[in-house]
Amino acid sequence: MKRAKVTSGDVARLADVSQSAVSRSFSEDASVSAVTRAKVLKAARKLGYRPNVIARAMISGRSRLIAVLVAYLDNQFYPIVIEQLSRALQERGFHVLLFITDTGNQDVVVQQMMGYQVEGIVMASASLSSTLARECAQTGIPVVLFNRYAPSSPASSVTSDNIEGGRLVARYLVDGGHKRIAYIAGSEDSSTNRDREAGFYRGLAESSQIVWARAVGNYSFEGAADATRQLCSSKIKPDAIFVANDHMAFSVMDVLRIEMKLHIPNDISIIGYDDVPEADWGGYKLTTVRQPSEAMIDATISILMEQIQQETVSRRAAILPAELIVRQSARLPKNKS
Amino acid sequence: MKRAKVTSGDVARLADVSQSAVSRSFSEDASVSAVTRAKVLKAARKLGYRPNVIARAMISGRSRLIAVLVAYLDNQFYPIVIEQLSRALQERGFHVLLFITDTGNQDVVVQQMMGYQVEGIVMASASLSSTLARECAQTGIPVVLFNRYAPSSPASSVTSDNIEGGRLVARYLVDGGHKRIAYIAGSEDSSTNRDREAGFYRGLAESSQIVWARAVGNYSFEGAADATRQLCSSKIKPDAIFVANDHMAFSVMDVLRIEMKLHIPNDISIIGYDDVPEADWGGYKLTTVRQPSEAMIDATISILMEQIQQETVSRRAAILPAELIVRQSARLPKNKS
DNA sequence: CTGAAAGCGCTTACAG
DNA sequence: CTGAAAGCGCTTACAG
Repeated sequence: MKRAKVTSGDVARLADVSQSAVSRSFSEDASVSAVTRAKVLKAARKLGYRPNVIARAMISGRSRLIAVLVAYLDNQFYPIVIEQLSRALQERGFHVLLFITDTGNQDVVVQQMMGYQVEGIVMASASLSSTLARECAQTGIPVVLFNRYAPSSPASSVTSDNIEGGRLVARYLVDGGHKRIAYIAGSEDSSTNRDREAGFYRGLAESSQIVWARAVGNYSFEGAADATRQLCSSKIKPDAIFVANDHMAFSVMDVLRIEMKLHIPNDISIIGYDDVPEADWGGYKLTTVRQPSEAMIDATISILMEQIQQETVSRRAAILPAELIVRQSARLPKNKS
Repeated sequence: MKRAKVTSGDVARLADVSQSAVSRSFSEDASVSAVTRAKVLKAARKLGYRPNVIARAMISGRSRLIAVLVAYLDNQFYPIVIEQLSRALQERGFHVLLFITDTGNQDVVVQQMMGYQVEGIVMASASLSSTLARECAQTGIPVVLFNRYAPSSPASSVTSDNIEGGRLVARYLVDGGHKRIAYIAGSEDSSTNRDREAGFYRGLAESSQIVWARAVGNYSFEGAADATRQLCSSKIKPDAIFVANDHMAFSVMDVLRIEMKLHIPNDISIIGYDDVPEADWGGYKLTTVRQPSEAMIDATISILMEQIQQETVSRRAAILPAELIVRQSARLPKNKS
């Protein structure tokens, strides 16, 4: 079948009113009489008319589009964020324009976003280059870096308290009597990794311990497996590993249990970060630090909405409290046993 | 900072050419001299100009937007589909407008999509009402139902061969010597469930067996747990369960192992459907039927692209082959042991 | 190759 | 409350 668009002009003709009247009838707070509106709505229904949002966007300069950029969705944390974010945005009359991209060509992607006249940008992966961030700011488009930040950038950010989260883990592990505590890092250039690691080391230092070993998993499943093999290659192995996120922690647990025939937590304790749904699954029961995704979404929405309304952009940084969720992958603190 | 839009007029002034020339310089196959284009591009860069896609969409009638609708993202199958679909679409110059909605208000959502002048719709959840599907067809917007279908609808569909998949499972379980084979259904009104179940029963019948017990999990984690408890409430339990998707199968395995202290696959075999990444995780090693997500995406893209290009919509139904992936949650067929 | 002009489908002052 | 008209930022015949 061929395309057959019906416009406000068609409706106006059928309802015998002006095109302006049709437009007004579809706007909440426009001055139209009930009679006119009824006539218009009836005609519109008959013709299957629906205002063209694209045209509205052009004239009003409000696309009601929010761009969301993610690098990959295999870490369940992100799908959940996208779902919650979309719902929240939809409730407010906005819609999500989704971009998937590995770090690298994000400059191109941000250009595309701006081409679509998006009213806001959420970067849930890969920090924005500062040049780009500045350009967005100049154009008046609020940008929020989700689960990451860049101090020198004009972009806002929303994170959990990764430093405190890392510290919590260190204390819990020390309290559990662990002596050879290792760390498996995520991507070393990510702010989440930097902060979790820094907080972790600080927590260890507070009990006069230092990290016993360290390997890099780059936030990938395979990277984490390799890191685990590396940490456990010699006779004497760590008795606890803090893994920079849950996604890697599952891989670590698999290698430990299947390849090394180790028992968790008796032989070795594992703690992750994020608290994705799988962390609560029976196959893992992972002790982890919960990122308050709902609070993070709320903060994101409020930064976006505020700056869109005010038509000004400024840098804001929201840091939400993280919480240790105790399950069964790490030995309990001594005083509890 | 305040918004400061730069338009093709601004660029034209700086480059000392007409506004048309600017427009042409940004179009692949327009007739502009190299000199003019160079002047324009230089001026554009200087001003930070980027063509307004919204305006282009309006004039050309091509928004380059594809709406994707999903109900929820907790079943990993969907995030992966969204990721692959987005990448494929981006490569072709299209972008994804994401809608999350539970069944119910999808009519409103589809209206919104059409308001955005999307060029195609992918429904990866909840079948479209036939009224709505017809309306889309009339407007010339191709709709593809992803991982579901509706025979009476003008919408296209892309699925795996769920009937054959179900049959495969039945044969494997029968060959494994199971005698009390149960089924945990997904949503009973979904085409995937209907087909998997029908194929499963057919497969059993081919070996003169019938399903020993059946419960409904509604494709949810909790629903599956309840269904499992129900199936295993009496002394004599099933010796195999085919679970309508992986997401539920993980929950089933958890209940079986933790609550019932059963050993998988020695005491009971479990087979799922989808082959999401978690199925290969050490904590589950789930034997399952793989849905060929890439082939399904390819089919979706080609249906969409073809119909967008031809500006006609017709109903197409792609059914891709499913494959049994043998891991460790089900006893191997007898002849192998 | 180039520019002037029409027009995509709306919203929104501006008069009445 | 209502209609005529301007204009959002582009693309695209139409002449030259």
